[in-house]
Order: sequence, then C-alpha cells, then structure tokens
Amino acid sequence: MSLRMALLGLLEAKGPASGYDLAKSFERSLNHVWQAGHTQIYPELVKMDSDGLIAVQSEGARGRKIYVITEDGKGRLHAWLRDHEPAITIRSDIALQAFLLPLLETAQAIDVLERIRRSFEERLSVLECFPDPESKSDFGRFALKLGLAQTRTGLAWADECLAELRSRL
Amino acid sequence: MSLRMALLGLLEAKGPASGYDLAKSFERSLNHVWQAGHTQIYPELVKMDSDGLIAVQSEGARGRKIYVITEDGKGRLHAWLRDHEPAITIRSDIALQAFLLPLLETAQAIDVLERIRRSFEERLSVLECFPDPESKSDFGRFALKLGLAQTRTGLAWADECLAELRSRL
DNA sequence: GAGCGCATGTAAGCTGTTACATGATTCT
DNA sequence: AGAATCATGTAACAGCTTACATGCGCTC
Repeated sequence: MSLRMALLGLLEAKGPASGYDLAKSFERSLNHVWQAGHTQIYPELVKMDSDGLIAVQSEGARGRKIYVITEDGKGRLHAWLRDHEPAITIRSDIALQAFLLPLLETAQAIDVLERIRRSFEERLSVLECFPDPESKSDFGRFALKLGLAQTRTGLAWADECLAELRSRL
Repeated sequence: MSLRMALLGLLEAKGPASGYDLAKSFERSLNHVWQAGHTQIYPELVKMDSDGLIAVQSEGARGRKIYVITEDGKGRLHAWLRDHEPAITIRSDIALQAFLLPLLETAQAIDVLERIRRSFEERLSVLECFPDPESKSDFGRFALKLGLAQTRTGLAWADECLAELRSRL
C-alpha cells in the first residue's frame, strides 16, 4: 500500500512520468524514506493502472509509457494521508546489532559500534547533499529534516556508547 | 537472516527457551528493534534446528519444545555481529507521510502532523516502561537508549514542524 | 559497429502478515 | 463447566530482492 502512495505522491507532485523516471526519483529523493527498485515499481504501476489510480498518458519510443495520476488516484492518496494511522514497524539491522552488543567482548563491541558510527556518518553525508539542485518546491523538506535529525541523533548515540565502552577497557 | 540472529541472540543471552517463550521475549524486549510474530518464529526455529544452529534440549507437556543454541549457532551469531555491514533499509510510514505533507492544505497537514506526533508520544511512553523489571542484565540497554533518543528527536521534529505550519495559517 | 546508457520487463525465491485451526492446562 | 491463557502449528497471500533477459538509441 505504501509503495502505491509513494508513487502516487511523486506523480501528483512532479507531474506525469514513466516507470523509469519514477524509479530514478525514488533513488534521488525518496530513498531515505521508502525504498523500491524498478523490479517492484513496474509491476505495481500496471496494477495501479488497472485499478484506475493512474492512467497511461502517452507511449513513447522503446515502449516508454508516461503515467498520469487520475482524480481517483488523487482522492485515494489524500484519504490515505488524512486517515492512515502510521504503523511503527521497525526492522533495523543497526538497532538489532546494538541490542546484541553486550554479547561481545568490550573490544569487539567497540569495533561493531565504530562500524555503526561510520554507517550513520555516511548516511548523514548523503542526506546533507539533498535536496538535489533541480527541485524547485519544498516537497520532501519535512521528511529530510526528520532524516537529518534522526541521523545526527544516531551519531551522538554512537559516540556516547563508544565513550562508555572505551572507559571499560 | 536478521530474524535468525535475533533468535540466536535471545537464546544465547537468556538461555534455553521454547518458541512460545521466544515470541514473548520478542514482544517484551525486542519489538522496538525487530518485529516477528509466532507464525514466523515457529517455522524459523525448525529451519534453524535442521541447520544445526540450535537443538531441541527437551520436550515438555503439550508438545512444548525447549531449544538451546549450539556452538555452531554461537559462532554464526558472533561472526554476523562482527562482519555484517548493517543495511540501512528504511520503510517508514511516518517518514513517507511527512514527505508527502506539502501536498495537503496547511490545515490538513497540521492534522496529519498531530497524529504523527501522537504516535511518537505513544512510542515514547512504551519505551519509557522498559526494561521490564525482571531483566537482570543490561542486555538491550544500548538499543533502548537509541530508541529513546530517536523517538525524542521525532517528537521535537514534529513540534518544530507544527510551529512552522501554524505560523502559516 | 561497438559500447554505453535508456527503458522495460519476468521469474524464482525469500520474508513477513493475516486468518485459520487445534488442543492442553489453569483459574474461577 | 466455562473462560482465559498456554502452546503450537498451517496456508494463503502480500511485499520485497536478486538474477536474468531484451532491445532501442545515441555517441565515438
């Protein structure tokens, strides 16, 4: 369901686009919020078309199909935003490794935490390059702020835990 | 893979347990880190047994089977902790709704943000009740700290965004 | 004409959710 | 006796990943 909403959102915000365009948009602007590759996007678009949420506006070279969001699609998207109670389903490798950390010797735990710290750092440097220069609207700004804040919190947490573990050596 | 590691971790940290026990443990101590219900856990335990990572220690009343982690299982768990580069796969309804927020009228966006704020608040109050009194070790402490910090960051973010949106009315 | 990026797809397999099904034990 | 909780499972489906497959159009 959420994948649908993400695609509808992109189509409403940025206008008609092909599956390929949407996959690129996902990579560039949405990947810190929701992830999906083209192998998931293409079949989903076909289903959304047959459900009347989007329609094929035109077909170009190489079978390129441009999809537009329909009125029905817009209605569904807005209803979902208004009414859908967000699920807090967390499945994070990082949090799991953090959870299991006390099973390791202090020295090894430090190595693991350092790797986790690096992964937060990488993520932060990716997010700091957003939004890409061509985006004119402030679409996605709120989510970006959240991503940045959470990542910085993660970094601070890693530093704090590292300090504690190092003091045990 | 991560589900396996979570189960191995529980078995190593808390000792032998049945599928039922593990499902309860998941709910009580791990659910802010990784989620799984009994319908996923039971079949996974069978596979882990046939892969030699765990073994049936004894069988009690009502077909209750107590599993123990094997040496091989411990090895695999520790190797995973040491070597596994954590994937940062985010699929968050909340972040997605935040991303799409600018598609709504300001007043509606405020409603959505207030709901998001409440969900962070609920989560915080759940986490603040952890760890359950019976847990003696500091197992899971690092992950809990991370969860608390990230949730507080989420709350602060929601308040900041709400202030901004309200000033636009 | 060789190679690269564009563009679209399928298929197999793994992971996770929801609904269904069953029966034993304990408590009131 | 009836209800709640313990305890284990199966089956169908939905969601996601990885690998494979194909062919166009542009540039060098």
